[in-house]
Amino acid sequence: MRYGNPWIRQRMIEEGMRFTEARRAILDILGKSLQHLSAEDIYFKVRRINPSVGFATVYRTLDVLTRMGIVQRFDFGDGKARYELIGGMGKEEHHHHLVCTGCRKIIDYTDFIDEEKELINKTEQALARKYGFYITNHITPVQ
Amino acid sequence: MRYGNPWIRQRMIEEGMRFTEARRAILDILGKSLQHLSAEDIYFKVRRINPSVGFATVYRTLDVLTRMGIVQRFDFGDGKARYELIGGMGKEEHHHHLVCTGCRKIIDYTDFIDEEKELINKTEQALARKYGFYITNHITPVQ
DNA sequence: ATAGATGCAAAAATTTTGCAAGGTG
DNA sequence: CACCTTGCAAAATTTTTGCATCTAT
Repeated sequence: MRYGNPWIRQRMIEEGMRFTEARRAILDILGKSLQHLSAEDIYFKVRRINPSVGFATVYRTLDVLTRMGIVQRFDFGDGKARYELIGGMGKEEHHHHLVCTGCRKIIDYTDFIDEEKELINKTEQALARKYGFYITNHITPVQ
Repeated sequence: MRYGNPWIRQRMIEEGMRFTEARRAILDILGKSLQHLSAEDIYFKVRRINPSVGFATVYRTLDVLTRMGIVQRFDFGDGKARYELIGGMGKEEHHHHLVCTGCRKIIDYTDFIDEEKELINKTEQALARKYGFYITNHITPVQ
């Protein structure tokens, strides 16, 4: 069940990028993960697949994927960023994070998600009109 | 209009802490600021008031104030944390941030805030019941 | 007087960058 | 084969820490 996602591969190639082994491995890892992984987490996981991959490649790949809108980067306030495949984790595409300030445990939740989506949509439209922003994403960690 | 806020001072003393010059100066700065300041921003501003204050004190003070629930820490995704006095800036207590991914400009907004507050309250109550979390804060930057 | 706070500089931790070498389309 | 990507190590950034000294209560 590798993430050799042909759609992502195609998009990268169309944009003049290369779908390398390192990138495929990182997408695999993100696709299979049930957690919100830090760059370090991903680095150690990739190394089990391909021990020659370096830290810089992990960061550069995450940056590329984030810019492409395939990966979402989060800051939960502990000094290191976490990454998550958008629409990944076999869950609903839209969810939030509940972060325990004591133990840093993170719970994804989707309670009242429909009501929220409706409100968010209304808000985003209003903001786009009012401030000229095109909304690409939003985050609501509770911390 | 210094922020020698007697209420905060009293709370600190009650909790066995000291309301030092550095802490008062940092509260002043946060209280007067219309922006979301980084530790570095605050450091340079404090230095204009009291040139002997060091970086470590700024970080330690922000940490204390954050733990006390007086200051809110944000990560907007550019690698450095920003700090904001809760209920400060002469604005409504509850607001959100619109962050431009291009230029990093931040706009505070409160559109649909009443509807949102209602939904948030309902959600928080449900989450608290369901997961046993006591909700202390939430953040919704659009990034 | 005394526990808490500070300043300084060093250390830690995370992320970025330069460049020669390698791999992909 | 051209050009994007990688690995490595060094550098840059932000934040934390140790410890002697200072200071608010």
